Amino acid sequence: MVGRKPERKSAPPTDVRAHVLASATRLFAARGFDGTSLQAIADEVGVAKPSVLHHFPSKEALRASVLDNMLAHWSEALPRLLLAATAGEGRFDALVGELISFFAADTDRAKLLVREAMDRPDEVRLLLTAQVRPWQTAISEYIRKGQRHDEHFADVDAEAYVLHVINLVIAGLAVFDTFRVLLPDASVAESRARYVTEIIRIAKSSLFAGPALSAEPRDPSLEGAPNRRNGTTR
Amino acid sequence: MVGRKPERKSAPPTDVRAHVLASATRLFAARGFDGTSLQAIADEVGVAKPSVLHHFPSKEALRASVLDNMLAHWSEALPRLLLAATAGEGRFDALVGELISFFAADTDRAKLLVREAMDRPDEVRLLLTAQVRPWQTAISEYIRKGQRHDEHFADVDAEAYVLHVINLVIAGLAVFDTFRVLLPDASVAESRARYVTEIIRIAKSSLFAGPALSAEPRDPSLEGAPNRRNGTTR
DNA sequence: CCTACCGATCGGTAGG
DNA sequence: CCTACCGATCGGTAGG
Repeated sequence: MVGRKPERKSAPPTDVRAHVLASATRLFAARGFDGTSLQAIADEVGVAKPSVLHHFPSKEALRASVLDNMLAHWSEALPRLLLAATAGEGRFDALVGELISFFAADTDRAKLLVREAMDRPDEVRLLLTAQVRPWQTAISEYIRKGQRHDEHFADVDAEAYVLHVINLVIAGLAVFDTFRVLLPDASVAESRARYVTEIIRIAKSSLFAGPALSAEPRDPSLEGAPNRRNGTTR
Repeated sequence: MVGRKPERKSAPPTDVRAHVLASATRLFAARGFDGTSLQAIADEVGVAKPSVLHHFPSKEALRASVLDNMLAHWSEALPRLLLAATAGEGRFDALVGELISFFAADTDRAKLLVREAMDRPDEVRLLLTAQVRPWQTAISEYIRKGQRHDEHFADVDAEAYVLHVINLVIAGLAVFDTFRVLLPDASVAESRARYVTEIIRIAKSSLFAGPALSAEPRDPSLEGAPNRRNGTTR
């Protein structure tokens, strides 16, 4: 009945498609797919609803594009991750660190993945099998090699371990905005630093056998790595 | 326009309120609050939509009741958990084991909590502060005591550690139905056993210092506990 | 990129 | 517990 206000946004009036994609990503992550109307997206971008459907044939297509877009960013980050995984000493730290960096850079990525896992299990199962399983297998074999050399705990279930580390990072960052009330530091950045540092510590100390970590530091050269031990006793 | 089929269900025709609550719990967990219509709930129960709204004044009230109902079950499980936490040797195993039991008994509980954390951060923040923070504080103090006796790693961030264990259990079980494709065991029960056993192992071995776990078992009496080490080398 | 509009479905109400 | 119905909003289309 009532006409919608044109309401120009601060962003350039061109590039509507990219703007729609960005708004949809934010809103799907925050409220979920079913909790987000095309009208809400159109309002944020500052266009009429049919304009959204000009760039994406349907709401379902928009959802697929949002996911594709995130996976494209992941492919972009892959080379850095591969490089980290092959570096000498701090391989493990660097690998987990890169994983965390990707999802910490934009927690919408983590939220979208967790929502998809719950809303569209079949779709995500296919995605996991195609995109994650090769990594899981490779890392698991690396872990078993370490187990034969007594570097890793003998009772680690390699495949399950990899899953739980992935879950720690992704689900952990997906709910961080909510859970951070239980880490009431001075700044959000500070509590997030604590949060991710502890993820890395848990992942590492539940894998590496050898001398107790608190007794003798394994390698002083790791101190400069993005994830340092700082013995928080609070 | 068209009339809805009455379509009796196998469950007794009385007890409609409980039936609505059960259906709503299942559907909210599986499809989310916004993805579930009152009509879908009514259809499952086998009543007309207004009958649902006779038992619950609004959809929002139904959501609150679903959450309340779950928290009531939690309160029911608390005594067993408290008992486990004060038992002698296997305290830690028993505590984490009870936490897992509660959410493994019905993964809808985990899914609902994860969905609420993402959909209603403010509400869940209040819930965390009131219901979880006291536990987090108590367990953190216990951990710091252990740290002073060199039983626990010195670099554990107690508060963050507790959060991550909670996240491992709850988010882990919330996405298990989807993630289990990456643990392709003979039966679902088998892969879930592997999955939760590894959660307990990660939680434990990232906390307890002392002799390497794979070297000398801490206490043979733990073997009978619901969570046993079985050195999965696959 | 817009206005104008479609049928379907949403949560909820009236009234019995 | 039902039928009948409400206004609002949903995703999507027509047509320019």
